[in-house]
Amino acid sequence: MTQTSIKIVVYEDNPDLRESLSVLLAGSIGFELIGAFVNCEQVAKQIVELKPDVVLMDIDMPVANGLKGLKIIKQLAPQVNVVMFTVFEDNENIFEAICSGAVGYLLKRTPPVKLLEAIQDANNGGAPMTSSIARKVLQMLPIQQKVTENNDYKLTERESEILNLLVKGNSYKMIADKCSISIDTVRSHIKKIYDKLHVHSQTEAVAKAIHERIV
Amino acid sequence: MTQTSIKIVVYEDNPDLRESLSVLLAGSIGFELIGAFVNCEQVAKQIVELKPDVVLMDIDMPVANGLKGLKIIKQLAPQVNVVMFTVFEDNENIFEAICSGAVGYLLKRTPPVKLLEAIQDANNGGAPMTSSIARKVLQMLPIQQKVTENNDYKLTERESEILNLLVKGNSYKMIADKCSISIDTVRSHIKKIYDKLHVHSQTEAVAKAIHERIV
DNA sequence: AGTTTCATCACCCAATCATGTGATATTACC
DNA sequence: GGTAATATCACATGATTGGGTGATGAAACT
Repeated sequence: MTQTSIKIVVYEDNPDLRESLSVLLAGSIGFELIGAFVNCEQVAKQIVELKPDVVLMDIDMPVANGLKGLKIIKQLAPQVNVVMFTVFEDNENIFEAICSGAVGYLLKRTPPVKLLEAIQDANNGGAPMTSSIARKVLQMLPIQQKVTENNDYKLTERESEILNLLVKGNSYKMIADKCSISIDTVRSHIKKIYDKLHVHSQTEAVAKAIHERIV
Repeated sequence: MTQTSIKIVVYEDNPDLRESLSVLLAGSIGFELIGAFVNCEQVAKQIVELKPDVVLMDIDMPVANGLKGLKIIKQLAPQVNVVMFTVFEDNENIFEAICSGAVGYLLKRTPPVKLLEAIQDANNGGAPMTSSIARKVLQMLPIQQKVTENNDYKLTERESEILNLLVKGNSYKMIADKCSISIDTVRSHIKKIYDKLHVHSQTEAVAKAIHERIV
């Protein structure tokens, strides 16, 4: 593979850490640090001008933090691979970062070698993250819960079917048609569904169904 | 940490690889191979009897493959950490494995040291996977689209507020109370919300609201 | 000063929904 | 053979919702 260096921009408010990263990247073949900034205030301009391949982004920074910066980058230049780089491993930030399009999530205690590896991974279309963060990401997958914490409302097959149709926005009449049963039967089923879910309206049933992945 | 060895069961049809794994695990402190089988035919019985901490599971096996085995394990003993172990990196299998509750996904070309590390991670509540697989997992996250395919229905503040209350199962009357406005005003807002979301019922609005964002 | 947007309220009418009560047929299980 | 669970249908009644039409005041912008 004849490839030019990976162009990297760093956002990090701690001067020492910023310096360490500069030294590390400068001393490593295949990596080129093309910018290092204390916060994301100028992120739009910087990204457009510098056109990095990978951005290493601290989260906790004064004035303009990393999540804000991430979002701006993803709007302006979605092809840039942004790797979050932080001391904290809290669900909220991970979730928001992932949702906003970060490809990786590393902790600051990551050893230098792994850090370089991660940058390479990110540049090659991977999503570097620690296994503990990966686990948190898996838990965000709605399908996961569908299988594990399965619905214990003990809906019958028919009831599940009808609840599904409800969630998709069908009226009683439409459901009756699609199931080839009378509207009164639909009513009867829905009454039982409400009983089992402990709700008293379509809206509640639908919200509950979606949130608890019954559907 | 004074911890006993991690108890491992391996499912792998290739005798050579199975042997290599046995040797590797036997020679590593903190790991104990308590079973190795050619396929998942007897998985239920084996898991119940052996009570492993971690299962290393090949996918492609004759007779009873790893995905089937995974599902059985997750039903019988959901606390067991199953790491898939395969040559292929195709989306379909990854997706199914993750959805079925696998915590890790490793390729057979993983070096032994990393393999041991991954088993430890899995045992400690992590989700070991290569960064390329992590990327594929991220792409499964529906929330991803939340930002990319930005859904700006341009609801006003009041409309968002009311939609939120709707999603939580409030009736028009309850919303009127909570917002201290007349029920007719609530109707008026909701009519506008339906217009903007292109829906014609609470149910549809709620489903759309939950699936696409806002709430 | 004129226009647009927003939040508010009112009235009407038809459609839909929530709830109750009760009936019948099928299947499965003891 | 009896019981329980399920799926089916019917009738009734009152509440809620969806859609239409229109009005008023306040704020924002031109």
